Amino acid sequence: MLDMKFIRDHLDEVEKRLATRGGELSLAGFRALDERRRSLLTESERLKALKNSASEEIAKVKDKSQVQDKIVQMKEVSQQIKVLDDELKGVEEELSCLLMVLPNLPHPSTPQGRSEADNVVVRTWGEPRTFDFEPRPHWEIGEQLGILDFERAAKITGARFVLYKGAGARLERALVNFMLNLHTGEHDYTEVLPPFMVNRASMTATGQLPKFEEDLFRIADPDFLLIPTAEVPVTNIHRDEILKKSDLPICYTAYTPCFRREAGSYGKDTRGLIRQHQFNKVELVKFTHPGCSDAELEKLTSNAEKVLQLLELPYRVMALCTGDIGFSACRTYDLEVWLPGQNGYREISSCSSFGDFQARRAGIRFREDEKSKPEFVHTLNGSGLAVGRTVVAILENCQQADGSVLIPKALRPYMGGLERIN
RNA sequence: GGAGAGAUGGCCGAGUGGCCGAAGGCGCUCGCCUGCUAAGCGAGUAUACUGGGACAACCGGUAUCGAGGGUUCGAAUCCCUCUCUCUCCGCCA
Repeated sequence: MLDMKFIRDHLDEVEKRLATRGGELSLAGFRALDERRRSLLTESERLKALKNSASEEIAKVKDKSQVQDKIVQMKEVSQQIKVLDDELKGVEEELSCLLMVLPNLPHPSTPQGRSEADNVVVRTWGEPRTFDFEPRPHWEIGEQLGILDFERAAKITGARFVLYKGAGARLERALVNFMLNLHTGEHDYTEVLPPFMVNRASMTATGQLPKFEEDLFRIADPDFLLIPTAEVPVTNIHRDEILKKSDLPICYTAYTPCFRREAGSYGKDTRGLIRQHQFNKVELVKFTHPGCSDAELEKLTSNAEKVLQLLELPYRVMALCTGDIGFSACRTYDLEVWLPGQNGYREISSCSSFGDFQARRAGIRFREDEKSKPEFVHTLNGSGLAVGRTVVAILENCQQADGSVLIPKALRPYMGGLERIN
């Protein structure tokens, strides 16, 4: 959520900066609504002050019959207040609806652009391997090795689900452990294991609601939603809290499954593990001082990169452009891993800074000094990494001519010493 | 699922219609005192919105005692609904 006062004072600038994201967007109506709100508020509060002072006088008088006309008068005032407050409530609801669907302002460092095609390569790491045979896509490798079973998963549940078996299941689990150990052991994150379903307040705080409900799976009876990323429960750990400045930055890492409807992606990535309704992810989340978020984003990104480096998987880092960053983000680096089966780079991690956008929605604050007013922290998060896609990368990059897959050295201790899946 | 109890400021805890943004204690901050430490003394210690002011200090108003509604001139206090927590029983990984 953007700061209402900031919008009020910089209406044109806000409109212009939001326009760089593309799409239709108008702040017409905001100003009128905002002014209406304040005039209603002023009048309502004036009457409340009147009522309060009159009530005080009435309280002092023993014989209420002496103040009977005042009581009658105040009854009338109460009615007026009620009318004003009803309208005010409506106006505030409209205003808040408007505010809640407004995306974050892009960071000045975010490259201008309209789409994915305008993203900027920041750096690349590793050399894509050259094959002396035609590299196969991971689903072929996985099915042939008997470690991925899409057909049975479709029977059990439906399309876009997978059943891991044997070394495949072990590989997934090994990756989770490997990543968590790395981030807790080397990168100083605190491990958390949050709920996998959350309430609406949590989804709203991080920005999934109200705008993107169609992307989420919902539980019918208690009105809970399945998390599309650990970002949601983990960021909400500190919702409505004032954090100690000396505790910042607070860094959490969490393994969770993620659930996504993938509405509107029919026909995209229909085969394989790339786009599933349920996938595992190890997430990195930070709460930082506003002055540190830029540096912390670099650090967080490098923490995610470290996973790929240790697994010896070639990748590149992309700076997403204004047209491609997410709703809540002000800047984002995507990590794209090389996939021989697709002969291209594919997103395996997305590392974003949200500035104070989520913190304002979630009410996460800190105090600069003992006496100063609370300010919003900055929140950041990134995948470290998407586990299913990491399996894809390993299967495709480490495949051998005979159909077997060499397990990256760093992972072997987590695989009970297994060197090769065949 | 059944029966009961409860939700007050950073924490504990008082408060059953007005003088309560809220006693008291703890904690914390600043100052004083004490030749270390401990104790003691004094002052301060919520947030949001809003008006004024230099969108500074500061001054004023309003709201907030789990959430929402109601009764009343007036609600932390009375009524209704909801949420959450706890205890006991049942069930269960």
